[in-house]
Amino acid sequence: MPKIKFDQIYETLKDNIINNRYPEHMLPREVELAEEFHCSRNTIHRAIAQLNNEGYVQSIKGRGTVILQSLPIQNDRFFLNLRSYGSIPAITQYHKADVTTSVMSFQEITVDEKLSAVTGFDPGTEVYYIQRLRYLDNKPLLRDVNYFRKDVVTGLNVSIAQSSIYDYITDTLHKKILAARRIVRIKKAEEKDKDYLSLGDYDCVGVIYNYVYISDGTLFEYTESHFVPDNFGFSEFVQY
Amino acid sequence: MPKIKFDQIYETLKDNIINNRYPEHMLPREVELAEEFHCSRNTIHRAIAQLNNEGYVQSIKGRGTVILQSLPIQNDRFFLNLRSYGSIPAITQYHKADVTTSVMSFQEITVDEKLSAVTGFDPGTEVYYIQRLRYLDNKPLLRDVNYFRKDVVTGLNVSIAQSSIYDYITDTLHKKILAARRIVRIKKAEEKDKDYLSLGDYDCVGVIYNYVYISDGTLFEYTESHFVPDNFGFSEFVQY
DNA sequence: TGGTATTTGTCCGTATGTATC
DNA sequence: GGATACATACGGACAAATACC
Repeated sequence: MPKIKFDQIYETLKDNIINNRYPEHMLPREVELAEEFHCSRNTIHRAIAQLNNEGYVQSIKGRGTVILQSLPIQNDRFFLNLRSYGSIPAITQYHKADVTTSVMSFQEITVDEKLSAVTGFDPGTEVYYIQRLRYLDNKPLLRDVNYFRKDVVTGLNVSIAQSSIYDYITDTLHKKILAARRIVRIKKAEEKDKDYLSLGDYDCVGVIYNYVYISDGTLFEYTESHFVPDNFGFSEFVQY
Repeated sequence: MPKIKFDQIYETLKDNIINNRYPEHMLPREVELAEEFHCSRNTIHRAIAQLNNEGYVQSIKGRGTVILQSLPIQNDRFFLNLRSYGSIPAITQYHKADVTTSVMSFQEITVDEKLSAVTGFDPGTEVYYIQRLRYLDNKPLLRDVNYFRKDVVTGLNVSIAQSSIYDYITDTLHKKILAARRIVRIKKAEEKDKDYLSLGDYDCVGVIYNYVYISDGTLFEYTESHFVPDNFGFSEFVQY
């Protein structure tokens, strides 16, 4: 697995930062690093840009690159970065836990004006409308409401919905997912949330709205994932 | 205000995309754009990388750069991108609304072990501990709990806390804010949330945890901003 | 206050690698 | 396999912000 050069350098620098190998809380100059890693300054610059994006350092013109103090870690829940969390299975894999799925409803419907305004699909589009419950170690974690374009995710059925729709799309249909936009909001729990999620004494749920693009740039999935407030947090890094 | 080249190109391309001037839903090739804008392919590549980051397009090796279908807009609340929202005043300015602040409590305390685990300040650090209520057009919007290092934000007082602490830091103390990390969670409303925010029949609040860095890379502020669920949403873009 | 060295930011031109069709 | 188009990398140049004398 020959990694890309700037990515190797990025990893090395990150490791050095985490293990406190720069006691001055500054990275060496870019020209110095370029010599050390036997590459151009340009490449070093890209690696450091990555460290900037992820909040490890902050570069300042004329001064150098400052290493940022690390934060207290909060491990009592899933801390997602919306930009990089990938899929639910990926999360659970990371946390060494098992996820199971039960399909509560599976229908084929046509998008009307009202649904169009919510999902972004044009009115008249044929979609699969699926409701599922995702369990983590046998405890309810998410209530998913999915809408998939029928002309993209052709041949979807309950059995596939029970295992992994994404595996079906990529491995069987050989289609590629391009990108997604996610929005998080807090909402009053619906009846179904109360019925199926273990809300305890919460009367709210978190909702992740997921808009997903297939390789030609068309929207093919709209999903709402309702979750118990306790289970998730969302983190981001900002530069001034 | 002479903008930098790749940023100008980025803006132009974004405008073209939004106004649907590429009917094939593809950007022109990078070499073509380089000719059109009289610059190197390198610069075009950077501008397009920016469009990728913000979710307007997705570049695919060997194929080109796909324009992504736009999403339905949701305008009933503040839709924040955690990475770019800046400060509360900045939000309100954008929404053409007035923000006022009332200081509920102003103390000087020393960080103990327990508070250290929450804030990231070392035990023994002297901090200002401030509770404030932020109103938008005279309706309660946020309940802020701030901790500022005394040795960084020297000479803070109630009067400053009532106007703008950030103006004080930058304009009076001439210090620069480097970066911040933000985490969003949902929590059960505390008594003070119920007392001061207009929660209606919600029993939950959203909380933004804010860790802020000053120019030498040290953490100098920890803030919790409690908000009414209705008021906010958080959006992010993801690439595969 | 002003000038100079330092350091990152931006950009160019070119070359090579690699995925797609 | 060949053509196309984006991805990565190099080395050099100048701009702009900062620090220091």
